[in-house]
Amino acid sequence: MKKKEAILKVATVLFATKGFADTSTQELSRLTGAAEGTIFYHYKSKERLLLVILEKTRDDIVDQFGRFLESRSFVSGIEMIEEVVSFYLYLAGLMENQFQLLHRHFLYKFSESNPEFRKNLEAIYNCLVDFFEKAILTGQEDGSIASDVHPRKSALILFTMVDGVVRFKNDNLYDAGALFNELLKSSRRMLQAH
Amino acid sequence: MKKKEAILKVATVLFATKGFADTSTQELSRLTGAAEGTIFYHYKSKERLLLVILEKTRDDIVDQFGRFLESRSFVSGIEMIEEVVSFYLYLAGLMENQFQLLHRHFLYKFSESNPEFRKNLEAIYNCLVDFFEKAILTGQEDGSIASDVHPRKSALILFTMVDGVVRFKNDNLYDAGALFNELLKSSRRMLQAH
DNA sequence: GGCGAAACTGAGTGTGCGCTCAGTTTTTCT
DNA sequence: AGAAAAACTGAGCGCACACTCAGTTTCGCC
Repeated sequence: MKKKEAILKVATVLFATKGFADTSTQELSRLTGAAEGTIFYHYKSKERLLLVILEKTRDDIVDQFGRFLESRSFVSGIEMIEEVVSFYLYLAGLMENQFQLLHRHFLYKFSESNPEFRKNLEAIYNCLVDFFEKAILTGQEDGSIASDVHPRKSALILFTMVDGVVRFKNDNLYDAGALFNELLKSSRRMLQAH
Repeated sequence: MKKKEAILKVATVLFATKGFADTSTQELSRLTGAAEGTIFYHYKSKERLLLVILEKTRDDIVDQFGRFLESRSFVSGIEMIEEVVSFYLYLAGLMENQFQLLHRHFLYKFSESNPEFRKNLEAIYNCLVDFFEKAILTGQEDGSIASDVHPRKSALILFTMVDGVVRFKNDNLYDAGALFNELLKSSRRMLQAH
């Protein structure tokens, strides 16, 4: 079971950083010490290998966010927003390669023809956006978030804002740390009741 | 001069939608009616073709935003924010393929080894973020935007928020039109002075 | 019309790719 | 220990790729 895991691990990094088409099974073989045949013995094709990586990514993210929500209790909706945003950034650092992978266009190309890809991507995005929405709804109940905010749409916008900062970091365009405080302030201002 | 243009046009669409590695010069030849040799006669290599496309994209974006700013006058900074956001979404629709291209990771891969790519990408992002920043600074002068907002950092966050909505549309994840009003409301709330 | 330059052609070349398969080693279980 | 199953190997296959080049057509100008 050693080679199988090694292939998964190395492929995650390479697919995320170099891309799918630009990563050859030959390179994968060289870096893992497994023969090329071994890759195709465990995962039937390069595309199926990518699918298994995506499935694992979904499991990891759903699991991590689930445990985060269980372990915490929040004093108000607006505080919960801050904590969810912070946790998102923390997780994007912890699982850097997997978050990078989610930003790669080839996943969306495959999901056009392969419903397995789409299913997993939808599960991930629904999970993430749901947490933002849950926080907004909580805040609207306790009065800390403005009632004229559309919960789902604002959750999507908030999500894309936070995810954009992760992108800045991963693409080496801007230091995410330097934007952290301003991001929390912006989230708060965007949603807060007066 | 007919084939040269056709190659550029078709390559822009294919690189943006299918990706760089997944677009072959053979396919490019078939769709343009030009022989494969013609592609390499006009553009020395596939990579140089991509660079020329990026340069044209930079020119187009800088030109369009420049003319937008000249033709308009704004009653306040916060109004300017709304108009710049709206124009960004409008332009992303008008130049859909070029904006899609800017979201592709291979551009950032090339810019790691080829400074020409980086130069052009920086020019584009600086141009775009500068407009947001300019609007924020204007608003802070006329009092319509809160003074405790960091102009550059907030411009970056605003940019990534708007660009994220464009991504939703281009990746068919969510209808950008449905988010338009909420996006304007969010931008306003995020920056507005009280 | 003639001539040099620019545009264009497409068969050909070497290379690297994903993947197969017949065979070998390692593990598991009685 | 021995047999069956699982894991692993790597040479080899067919194919598609980016790119070349010697030759042909079209264009611009006097």
